[in-house]
Amino acid sequence: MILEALDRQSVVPLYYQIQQHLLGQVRSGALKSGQPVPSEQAISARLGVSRMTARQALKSLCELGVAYSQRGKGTFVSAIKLEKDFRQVLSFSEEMQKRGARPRSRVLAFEACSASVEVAEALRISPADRVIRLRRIRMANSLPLGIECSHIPIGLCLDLIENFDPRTSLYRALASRYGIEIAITDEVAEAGLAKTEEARLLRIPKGSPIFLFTRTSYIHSGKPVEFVKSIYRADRYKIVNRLTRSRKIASEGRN
Amino acid sequence: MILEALDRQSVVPLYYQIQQHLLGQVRSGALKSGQPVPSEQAISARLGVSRMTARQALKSLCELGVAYSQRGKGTFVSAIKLEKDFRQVLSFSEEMQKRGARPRSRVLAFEACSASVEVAEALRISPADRVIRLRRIRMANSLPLGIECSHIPIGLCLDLIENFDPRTSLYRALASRYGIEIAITDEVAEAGLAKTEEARLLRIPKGSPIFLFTRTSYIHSGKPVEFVKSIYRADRYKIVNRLTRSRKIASEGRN
DNA sequence: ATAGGCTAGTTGTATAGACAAGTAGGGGTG
DNA sequence: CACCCCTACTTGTCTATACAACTAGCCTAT
Repeated sequence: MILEALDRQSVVPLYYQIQQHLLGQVRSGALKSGQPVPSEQAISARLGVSRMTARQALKSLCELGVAYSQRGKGTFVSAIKLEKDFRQVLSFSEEMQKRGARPRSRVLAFEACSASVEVAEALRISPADRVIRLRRIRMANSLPLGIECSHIPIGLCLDLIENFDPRTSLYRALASRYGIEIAITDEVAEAGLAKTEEARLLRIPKGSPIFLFTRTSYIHSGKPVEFVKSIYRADRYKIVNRLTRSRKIASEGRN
Repeated sequence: MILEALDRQSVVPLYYQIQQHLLGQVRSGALKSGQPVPSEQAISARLGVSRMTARQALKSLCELGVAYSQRGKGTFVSAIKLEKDFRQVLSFSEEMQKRGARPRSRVLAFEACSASVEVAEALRISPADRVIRLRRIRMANSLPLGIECSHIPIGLCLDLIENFDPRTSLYRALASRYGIEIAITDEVAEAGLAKTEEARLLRIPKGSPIFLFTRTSYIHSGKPVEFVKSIYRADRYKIVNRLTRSRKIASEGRN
């Protein structure tokens, strides 16, 4: 473990500097799977921080899934590859960029209309209220991947229709123009077959397998801000997910 | 907020008692969405614990997704319904019980065989190594839901074939007999069409939409212990998932 | 040889206090 | 009325310390 990694003048918290430093060692291979991470005491002594600060750094590493702690034994590097990217909400643009593909969209509809019952229920508004509806074909490297249809309560972004270029990133516009930061997305995925119109737009035979997604996105307080229904080609899309089996459910406090 | 909720003699940690108490208030409706949870100071003063202990209780609430904190403002009850059940690894038996259905299985194969390349790679063993293979039809209330095919390195459970009743819960047997506690599952889901044999076993027309799952499960240290390929009827199964958009990725330490 | 105890090292829980940084509201000044 | 400052309250970070609970290894006594 290299010393002198800390900048005590920085606005970056100490525990976070330590976490990033350890993360770098894991990524570079200096710390390999199964090996012990420096103990709380060791970090505390060598970097001149309190044990609680060292502890916070290790805990944040564990929350990333990079390490795991065992009482009485120590903290060890987890053997599992991916650190994150799971369960991260990513916009279509972000997801494609991460995979190295060139994202593009063809706009099918961009309009204000009244909410259907399904949309109103998900967004917790009245069916009389109006929403902005944006229907797009999503493409990666000019190949059609899916069809997405977003709905946003019009009250949240009154001038979106005038000022937003629907071929660009909706999430980015919501964040920068209206301060709407999406925190959580609930998603339901189903499997189905492409209908005639969908097949034509996606350039696949009718009856080809597809994913059907129904997503609702919330800001931090839990207020719903976006409802999306989409269809994706099954031959070009898969769902990757990580599930954890939590230990402490409702039993006693034993680890 | 009710006082005297703490048992200082108990083995249950104080912060956990406080967390459970607040969780109860949220569930009972005494604390509603958007309302502020008692502040760290308030808990500290009223229950006679230190601020750090109160803080730990609130933080654990936030990790459950039940609440969220805003610096300078307070901690508030999140408006989102489900607290957990997302991203929890559940065995088939557990999942069916939770939904109130009666789980049953029909065993198609239960044998020791050598690992295929795909299986060996996922379990990080040699293709020469032997694995236990268990192929079952999964049923809920006597209706076929899917076909699952599990593979477990034989070294982990040498006498499984002799001592395990393959109609019961595999996870339970692994935990109780061999101390194998699954901590993480990585899952890939694809959409496809039922082939002839699959359609016959699931009693659906050939070409019906299905989910294809590929799951690898790991124990705490990251060692893979189970590899499963399965097929589920799309008309009786959907994937529910919650994604979060993390704020602190690699930027500075600002919240 | 085995059982038991002792010790050093680890994480888990808890306390008390300090300062920083952000929010909200009141009150005074212009 | 509008603006600014000040204050009170909140969460975020950090320190220093203490004891409990658990692990692993060593050593001793049986």
